[in-house]
Amino acid sequence: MSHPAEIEALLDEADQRCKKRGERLTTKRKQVLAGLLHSDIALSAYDLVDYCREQHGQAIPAMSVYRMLDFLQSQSLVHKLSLANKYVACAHIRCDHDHEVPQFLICGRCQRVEEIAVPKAIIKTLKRGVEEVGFELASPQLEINCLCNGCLSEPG
Amino acid sequence: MSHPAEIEALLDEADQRCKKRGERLTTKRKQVLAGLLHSDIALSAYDLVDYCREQHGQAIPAMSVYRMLDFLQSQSLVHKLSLANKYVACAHIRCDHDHEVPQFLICGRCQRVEEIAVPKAIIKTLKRGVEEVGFELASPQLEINCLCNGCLSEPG
DNA sequence: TTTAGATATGATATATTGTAACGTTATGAT
DNA sequence: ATCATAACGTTACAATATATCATATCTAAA
Repeated sequence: MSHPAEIEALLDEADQRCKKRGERLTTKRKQVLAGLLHSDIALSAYDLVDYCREQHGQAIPAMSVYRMLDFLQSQSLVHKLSLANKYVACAHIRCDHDHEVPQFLICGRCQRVEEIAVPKAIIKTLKRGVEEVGFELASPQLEINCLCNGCLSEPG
Repeated sequence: MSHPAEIEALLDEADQRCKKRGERLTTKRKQVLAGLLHSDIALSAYDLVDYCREQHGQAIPAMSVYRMLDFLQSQSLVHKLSLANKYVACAHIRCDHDHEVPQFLICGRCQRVEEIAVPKAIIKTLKRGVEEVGFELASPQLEINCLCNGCLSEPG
């Protein structure tokens, strides 16, 4: 995704964030987060099991990876893409996006993920509609089921 | 969901729609659709297996239910809610929604589903943003991860 | 520094959701 | 009536996820 120095910086930032909240970004949690930061595409929990085994010679059980993903999600460092049953690192660990809100576009065919920014006003309108029926948006970040340009131009 | 007469009418409508396209809404496909129409909440494929067995004394294999769901989705009679891995009947089998677009709100805790209508303009803006990065919206109908009023007021 | 409690991880089993592959039955057109 | 096709059944299994209990590690207090 980014180059190594960038990733290091993000991992440090993540570390800081956890410490501030009295939580611990352990070595293995960091490995899982690093796996997602290194990837261009969303990864499944089992993809991450493979990644950790290959990169660190360390076989982390799937069960543990799920727990680490839960932790990382609780710290808003990782998002689960339910449309794809896969996980991505939060692409905005360090920024605020005061005027625009990042959204996930997920290709339903190849699972490629893009993020676009949409005007805050749109999300606000959506949020208002949601609240009118007594619900609350779980997150201003939506998952949007799409087809990517590559898959659009392919046969089948 | 609706009362029986309403459901009958919807099933008839669905039948018509299929016929128009040269497809067949078979008895079992209709049973599956009826199961969803009768339910207030989204159902999993295996919930529908149970429903069919209980309501009609007929055990439809899970594999077949998945195929029937695929068919019903292809006819836009049913939507899969990927956020919950569950299925709902399309709530708009008979209407057009020219000015507003229905959206799914899914409670991440209890899986209750509501539909709200949002202005067409909002979806249009979203669509434009999506197309700017070479993607296409798979559907103007989004799945929005929420918490419902009931779950919001509960502890835990 | 030692130890007790809390937190994190491991190990094992199993649940849930979904698909692949191939055989059989029902349907509709000729 | 026959034949091609679509629908459905059966079996096996893949992929995703959770439950439960055991073990290890860290932290803070004695």
